[in-house]
Amino acid sequence: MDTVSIGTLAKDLGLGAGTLRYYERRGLLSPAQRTASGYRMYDRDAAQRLRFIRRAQALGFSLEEIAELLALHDNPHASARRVKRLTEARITDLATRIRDLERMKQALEVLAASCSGRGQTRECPILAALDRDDE
Amino acid sequence: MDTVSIGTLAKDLGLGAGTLRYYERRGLLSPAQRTASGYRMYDRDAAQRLRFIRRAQALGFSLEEIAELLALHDNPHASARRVKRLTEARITDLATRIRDLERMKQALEVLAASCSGRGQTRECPILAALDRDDE
DNA sequence: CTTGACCTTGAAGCTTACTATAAGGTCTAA
DNA sequence: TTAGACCTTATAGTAAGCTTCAAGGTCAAG
Repeated sequence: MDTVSIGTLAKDLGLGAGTLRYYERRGLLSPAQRTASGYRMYDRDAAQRLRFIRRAQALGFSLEEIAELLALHDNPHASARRVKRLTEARITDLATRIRDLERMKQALEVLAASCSGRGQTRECPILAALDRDDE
Repeated sequence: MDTVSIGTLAKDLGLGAGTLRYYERRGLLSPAQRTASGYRMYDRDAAQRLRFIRRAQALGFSLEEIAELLALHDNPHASARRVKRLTEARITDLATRIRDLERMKQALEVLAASCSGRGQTRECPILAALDRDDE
C-alpha cells in the first residue's frame, strides 16, 4: 500500500516535517508504521487527518481541542454531545473576544475622529484621553 | 515629596512589583529616584503613567506601541500625526481580527445548529464537516 | 539583635504552535 | 563509493507579557 515519508506528506500538505513531528508529540497524528531504520511512514489517512486539523484550526480550535475532536472522531460510538459542547464553547469564546475587540475598535474610532493628526502631541486629544483621570 | 516604594505603588495599581520592573526594562516607566541602598522610589507621575499604560492596553496597544505613545507624550512638541497613525493602525488590525473571528463564529454556528448533540460521533455532522474533502 | 516583610539582581518558566539547530544515521543515484 | 538529500533524536529559540525563583541586602518593630 502506498505510504509516504514525513517530508513527502509534509510537502503535500504545505507543512514542515517538524510540524508533523510536533503533532505526533501532541497526540494528533501518528505514522502508520516505521521502516526498519526508523523512518516514519504515513498512509492516506494521515493526509485526511491533517486536513481535519487544518479545518479545525481555521475555525479557532486549539490543538488540544483538536486532539479531543480527533479522539472522538476515532471512536465512532462516543457521544456527539461532547463535540457539540466543544463547538459551543468555541462560539462563546469567540463572541466574547469579538465583543472585546469591537469595544476597543469603537473607542479608538472615537479617538481617531477627535484627532486631526496635525499639530503637536501637546494638543493631541488621543494622548489626552489616555492620560485623563476618568473611569 | 511623597515618593513610594515599588511594592506600594504596585499594590495601589493592583499590579505585581515584577510588572513594574518589567515595564522599566521595556522602557515604559522609570522610578523618579533610587534610595542610597538602591530601592526604587516612585513619585505621583508614575501612578499616572501606569494608568496611561493600562488604558492603552485596554484599547489593544502593545507595550511596544505604548512605549512609543509615552515617548510622544513626554515630548509635547512631537507631531500628533504619529499618534493618529498608531491609532489607525490599531483600528485596521482590530477590524481584520474581528472579521476573521466573525467568519469562524458564523461557520461554527452553522455547524452547531446542524448537530443535535444526541447520538454517536459516527453520525455527528460537525465531525463530518471537519472530515469532509471539500474546499 | 533578631525576625519578618520588603527590596535588589539575573535568570528561568509560562503559554501556543511551531521553527531551527546540532549531531548523527539512511538512502539513492552516478 | 561518495555526494547530497532525506531521515532520526533531543534541545533550544520565537512572540508577549508577565510570573517565579534563587540568593542575598535593607529596614522597622519589638
